[in-house]
Amino acid sequence: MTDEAPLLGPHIQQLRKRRRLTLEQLASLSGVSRSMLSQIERSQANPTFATLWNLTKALSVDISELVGGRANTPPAAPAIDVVGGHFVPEIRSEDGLCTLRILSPAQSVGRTEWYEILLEPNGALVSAPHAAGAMEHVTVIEGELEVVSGATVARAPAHGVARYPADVPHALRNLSPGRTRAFLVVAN
Amino acid sequence: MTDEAPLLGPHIQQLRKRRRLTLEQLASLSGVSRSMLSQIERSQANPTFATLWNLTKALSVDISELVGGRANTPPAAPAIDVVGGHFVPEIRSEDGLCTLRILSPAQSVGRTEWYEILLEPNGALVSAPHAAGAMEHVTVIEGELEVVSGATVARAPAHGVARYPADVPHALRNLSPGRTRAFLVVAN
DNA sequence: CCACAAATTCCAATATACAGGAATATTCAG
DNA sequence: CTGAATATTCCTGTATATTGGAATTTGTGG
Repeated sequence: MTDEAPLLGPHIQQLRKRRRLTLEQLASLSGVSRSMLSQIERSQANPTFATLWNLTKALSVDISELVGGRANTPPAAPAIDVVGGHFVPEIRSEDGLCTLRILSPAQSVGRTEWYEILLEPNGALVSAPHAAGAMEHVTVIEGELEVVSGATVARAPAHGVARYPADVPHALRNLSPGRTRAFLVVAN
Repeated sequence: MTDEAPLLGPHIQQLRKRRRLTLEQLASLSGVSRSMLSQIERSQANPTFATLWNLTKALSVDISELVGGRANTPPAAPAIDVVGGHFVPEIRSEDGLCTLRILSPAQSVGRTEWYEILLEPNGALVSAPHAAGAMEHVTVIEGELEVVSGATVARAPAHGVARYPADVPHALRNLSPGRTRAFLVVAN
């Protein structure tokens, strides 16, 4: 088996710098020496699994993500793409009590997506299970929500955040006498 | 960081036997010695990443599956995690004109993260470049924003969405005479 | 049961992972 | 610009990952 293992070093260094950590700080967090970290980042050493594991914990990254080595997706033109409020795509429920404004770009479909949800009194957003492992994170901008995930029910207050598995039947219901507005992130 | 790395040995042996391979055969397929394989399976050695990589290739298994990150039954508790508004972590600028509320969970650090931004009049959020390819998506809940990305400047109106590269110096400034409130998604 | 082949583990030598101190490079403030 | 502080790399010694041959264990057929 002559398949070359992917280079971890550059990615580890990127993660470290993004978190504004020095080698010393990461060494302290991970229990791996500064020297070793430096060698790993420059691909001058081949870390053992235990060392790698400690690094993933300290950097809060999955080992598969580390191995996957984010491809440097070249960004498009350095432009700012602005969409006015009335051009943001909306989905409205048949009873008109629930409006979904799609905030994430088209290319986000199937990955992390985000929406603004507007629920009139008695309005609800009821969803079938998403893919295995999917999680939803809802932030209440105004009003109050009842959150249903599988057989579990909870209340999310104004300005609060709720996180729940979305790979089971789930729903958001307006508990407020007025309109409830929330920000929903769907992470797959 | 004293978190024990998961035991790989028993799982590797299970995979080998399931494929009806002897240590000799797997050694031949993977380029790892019989002795080493034996030691790894009995958790008597801590393999380097390169060795582990060769093993995953020979056994046709993802490293994450081997680690057992997701292969096992997911956490059974389909709990809804609710955080009240006053428990959401906040970062405030020194001048007090900008507040960042961290909405995404801790494990999202380094991946897609999301925040609520509160800018008082004349308040601004100024950021150094993130990793290559990083994009930001801001949705204006109320007020109005000036968006700066590199040398490009644009206005994001109320209820509008702006998307821009965040791998260059970038900033958000409040253009409203009152408070501006927005959601920011940082996608890496 | 025994004999033999196959499979696994033990053993010792070599290469390298790894740590911590020292040297060097980089950054920052005046 | 300079000097000091900080961050990273170099260096060396120790521990262990790794190999291939030898010894031991296991499995199978007669």
